[in-house]
Amino acid sequence: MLAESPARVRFCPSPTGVPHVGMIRTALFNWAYARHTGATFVFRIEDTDPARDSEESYLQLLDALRWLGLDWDEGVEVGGPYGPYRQSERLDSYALVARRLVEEGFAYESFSTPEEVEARHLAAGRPPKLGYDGFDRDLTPERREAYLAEGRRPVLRVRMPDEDITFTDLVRGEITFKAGSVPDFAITRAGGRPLYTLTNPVDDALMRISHVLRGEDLLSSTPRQIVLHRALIELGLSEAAPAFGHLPYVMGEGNKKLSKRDPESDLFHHRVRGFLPEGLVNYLALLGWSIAPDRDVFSRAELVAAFDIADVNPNPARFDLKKAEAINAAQLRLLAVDEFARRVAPYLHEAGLVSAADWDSLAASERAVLTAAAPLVQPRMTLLGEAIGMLGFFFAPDDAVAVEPAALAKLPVASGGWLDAALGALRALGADSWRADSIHQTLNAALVDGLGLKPRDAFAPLRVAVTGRRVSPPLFEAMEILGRESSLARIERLRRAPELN
RNA sequence: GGCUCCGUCGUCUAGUGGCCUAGGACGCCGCCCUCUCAAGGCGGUAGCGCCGGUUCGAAUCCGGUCGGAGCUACCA
Repeated sequence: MLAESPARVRFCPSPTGVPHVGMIRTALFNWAYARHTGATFVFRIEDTDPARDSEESYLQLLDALRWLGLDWDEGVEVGGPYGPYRQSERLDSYALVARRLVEEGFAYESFSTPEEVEARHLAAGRPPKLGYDGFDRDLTPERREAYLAEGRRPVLRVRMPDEDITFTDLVRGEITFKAGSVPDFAITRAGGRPLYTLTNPVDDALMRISHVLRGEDLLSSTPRQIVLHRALIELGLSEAAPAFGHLPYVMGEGNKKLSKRDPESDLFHHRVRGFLPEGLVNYLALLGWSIAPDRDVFSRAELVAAFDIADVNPNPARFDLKKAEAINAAQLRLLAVDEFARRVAPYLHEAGLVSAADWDSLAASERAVLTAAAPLVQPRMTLLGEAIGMLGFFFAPDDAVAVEPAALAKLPVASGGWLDAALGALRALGADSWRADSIHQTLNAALVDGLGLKPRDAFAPLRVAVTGRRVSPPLFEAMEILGRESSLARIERLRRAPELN
């Protein structure tokens, strides 16, 4: 009986383009699996295509995982016993493995061009798109010399056995690929540069990866990798092939995979709008998995405690922004109010409303306003970015509060008189009585009781005056936070507006 | 075309033969609360793709069918 070796999983993206939510969901499930089972989480970078890989993209990957709190035990930046963890730094290993594979007959040189393969299919009366036909499997030394003399440079191909290949997928159960349905596949380019088909399984073997959890798009490459793993075991380079589990697609609009062109696929797009890492992690976890029959808001810790790869649902899941936002809103409300205030600061700073993004660098007065206003807006926000519109009026000078034209236009003609009445009553209220409850009472007495107005009518012009908007945090509390002088100045300002005269 | 995967409300899902006249959530609609908007409370809307079979009994098992998706590169 083999000794039980520790489980190891990995996340191994190629650094091409901005982090995609589907890719991040894969990272999340690997991480959750590792944290739940105690497995080691390895972060490897598959940068074997210089034409597409970029350092910027690599940095974004690090940023994305760190932002979401998906920490890794081994890999880029942190190192580990199986490094280096960037494939561009492991080229020697692949060359060595490729040579051994050829020496032992698991792989062979192939000189055929795609055009020649297709021509042979046609000549034999087969459909042209069958893939490589195995023509070079048993080349004579003379033929090989002749090709080389022509200047042709071979790719290396793995010899696929003529037998069914079966494995038990961790999320889908037993899957069998029929014998003959997978052609001999290339593992290097002409000239020897290794391809993903070689580097991915070789590194999984060399890094002792025990469980490969990846997207469904790689399901059909599994039989090739299993064959390669068997060869690596024969070569003494690997102890066992990993178990595979294929996670469902993340779909976009219509019935297609969420594409890179779709703005919703861009992880950072969501961050800019004000998604919480907690919200995104929570929502992404729901794409193909559920924590309980009657729950869908949960913490990272609860995810880790409950996650089981066997519970993952194999159907493709659609990325639903509305639902994602609802989950984010719920997570937003779960934040302690002071934490919420801290999270909001960078967004206000980005919009030029406050002096710093970092809470401790904020002016004391800014912190005071935010502290007071946070509980007012926390339950009425979905995304942190909404704080800009929700709180902006607190930080604008009294004579520069942006008034929504639509809000102004909606006010009844009689609003001017109501403002006069409000002003009269409010001026009588001393600064030491300037509290939300007394402001409310005073205004009620003057407008609702005094003028017989309906509350919603009475307070609309005041809301526009003070906040500039039709929708705002609660009016009286806002006036208290803003203070007597600012509140009165803003009401007087709106009173002078041409629209009300 | 070939190979492979998938098929429960519009969407994400629960459901592993009786607890299902199918549960939750998002969305949508209505009501309540209310200074606006939210939040919150209450209620409503809507689904097992289809056809056979197994069984006393099927969303659950089997076969077929239809539909959708992915792969079929010297990209990853």
